[in-house]
Amino acid sequence: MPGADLLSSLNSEQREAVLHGRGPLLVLAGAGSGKTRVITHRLAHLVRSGVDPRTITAVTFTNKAAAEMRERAQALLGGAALAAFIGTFHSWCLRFLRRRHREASLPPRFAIADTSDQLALVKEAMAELSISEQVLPPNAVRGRISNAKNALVTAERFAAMETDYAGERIGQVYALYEKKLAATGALDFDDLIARSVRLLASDAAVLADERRRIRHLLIDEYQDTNSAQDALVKRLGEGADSLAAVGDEDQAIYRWRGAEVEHILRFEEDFPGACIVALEANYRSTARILAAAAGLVSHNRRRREKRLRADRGEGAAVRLWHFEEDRAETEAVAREVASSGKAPGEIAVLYRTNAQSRPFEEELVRRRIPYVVVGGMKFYERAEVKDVLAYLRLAARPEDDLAFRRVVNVPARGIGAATLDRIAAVVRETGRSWWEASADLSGVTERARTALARFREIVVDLHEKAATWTPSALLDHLLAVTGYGDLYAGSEDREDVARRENIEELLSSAREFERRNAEGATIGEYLDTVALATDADAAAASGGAVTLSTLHAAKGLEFDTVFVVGLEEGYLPHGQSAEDEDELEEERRLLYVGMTRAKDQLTLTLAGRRLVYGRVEPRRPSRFVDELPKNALEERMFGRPAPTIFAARAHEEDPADDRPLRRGKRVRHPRYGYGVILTEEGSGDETRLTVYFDRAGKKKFVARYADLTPA
DNA sequence: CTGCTTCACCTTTTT
DNA sequence: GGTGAAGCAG
Repeated sequence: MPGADLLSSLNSEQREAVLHGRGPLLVLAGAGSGKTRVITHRLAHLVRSGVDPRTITAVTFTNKAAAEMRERAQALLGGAALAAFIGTFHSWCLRFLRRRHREASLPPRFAIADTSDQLALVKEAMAELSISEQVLPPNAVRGRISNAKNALVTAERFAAMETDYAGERIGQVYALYEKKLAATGALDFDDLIARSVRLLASDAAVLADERRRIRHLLIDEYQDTNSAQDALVKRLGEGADSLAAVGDEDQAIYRWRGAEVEHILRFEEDFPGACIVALEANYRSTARILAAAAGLVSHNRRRREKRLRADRGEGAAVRLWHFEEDRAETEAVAREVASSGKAPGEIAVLYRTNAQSRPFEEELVRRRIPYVVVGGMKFYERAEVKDVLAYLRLAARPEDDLAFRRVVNVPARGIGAATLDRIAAVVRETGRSWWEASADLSGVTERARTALARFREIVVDLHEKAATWTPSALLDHLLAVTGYGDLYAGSEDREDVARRENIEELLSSAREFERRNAEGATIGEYLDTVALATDADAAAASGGAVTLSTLHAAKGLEFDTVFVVGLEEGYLPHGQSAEDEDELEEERRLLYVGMTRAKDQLTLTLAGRRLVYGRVEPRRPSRFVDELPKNALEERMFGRPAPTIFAARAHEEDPADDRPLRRGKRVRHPRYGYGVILTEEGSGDETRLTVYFDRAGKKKFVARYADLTPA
């Protein structure tokens, strides 16, 4: 049995957390303080002291974190670790709801709607309600609905709470969206959590049963829980022998997704008598990196005062590199990567937005340096992958409307808009699924009817085979019979080649799934895994490659050498987050997370000019640069320093600026009514203003011609 | 009905 | 710069 002595490798605080007995425990785990180590060792310790592993549930936020935890628990415990549940919030909820679909009044094989499915339904609902996409951007509406669900606010309550014009309309969309989602027999990501909470709250027998199953609960990244997840933890945790929550409010970076730091700050009140353990020894970064990061985050107000001790000596200064323009930044970073003498796998380039990866990718390709991009366009979001999976979903359940509509005419088989409108009308009248409505359709051409019949034959065939075939065999088969396999065949087009490769990749991922789950490799299980698998496991391949990642996706990783690039206003803080104090604190934490990924060498870079949306724009250094303690830094200018006009910091409001039409001011427009100025672009006669109107949404004007008056 | 074109709008971050 | 929606010729 591996890991004979579990405790000898731990410091005294870590040991206390691992040995904690009954009741609630909060572990405040600073960056690099051995958080995962504590969770996995605690899990191992519980099993060693006689706890049945099946009664242990460990929950994380990402698949990546869950996979790592499973791996490390296995290293300590061997196969016994596999009996414990180790997975994400969403995967726990999905299993729970599948098991309890009857009590939750859900169809037995309900589908999962991803973000793009949600968006499609929102657009559809808005069209039916005659709400213009100009006035309310569908994606923003989607976000509002998602936030509401994460706060356990139903459509009815939303309508009661939101009484302004936009809120009212969003409430209507929310209600219709819910109706549509229910009609297709699907749940969205947020429903997985919210419906689980609702079921546990309303059904005492189910709750009692779950509490019997879960004796010990471990929650990772507690600072990132949203209200629904927090409610779930409370429901389950209150009945358990022990509840261990691990987190660090300085690394809370998911506020925009409904997470609230309050949950961790309030833990002792919610769980009276909770034991609190602070892990303050940092084993990852050298002292100067840590000092720079700590100095930055100390500007935040909503946090617990804490002191991280560096365990690894002084180390090198944090480098701050100023460039005239982005090209120079990209080249310098790539050059440094090439000449550092470090293995590519020990190096990461981190940035705020996915779009920033491109120039670095190009430069690394040019220099033939291997790299992996974490996140970005996700494998399972690619159109061809979703198409093929939609066929698989139809095979499992032909009544899956979302899947039906996605592929009914892919590849094109003569079922066009007119025919689909006809089916939609029948669906609306009868309340049946698209599959049922398409069975005997009247009022369409003979051609369309034949095409539809042909499509239905395919689905019937797939459905028959779905009960007994393996996922990969059925995928293979459906590629042949649907004609999808030939869609991109024989083309030399780069896009088409990539599509073929992605489909190939999907097939091998299905085979891999079957290999790992020899027993339960059903189509349903495969679809569940895939529905929640959003990253394409870039980490696995990163052994010999430079990691390119967003700051968000870098959480939990560490590298010898880290570059955080684009330290400019607009990126850090992001333009959308510079107004609100809470959002600003989150941006600061985001940079903190990035900086604390570095073990030995940290380099921060910024440029005075940058290509944004294909236009060269002047950039100003991030306000966070000023907050870094100077004695931990080593600054360097490449080329001429930025002109002084750009050096003025964005956040210093100019007291001489008494113009009535500047950012943040309220204005009135004769046609659109009252609103607030969001952004100013250009200057003088060229100044363009973006105004958000209370009733009409976002509009852009040339200031000189717009009939705007201060309000 | 299909496939090609042009044209807005876009992107913060993810299960 | 890239993508999805809309418009138009076969």
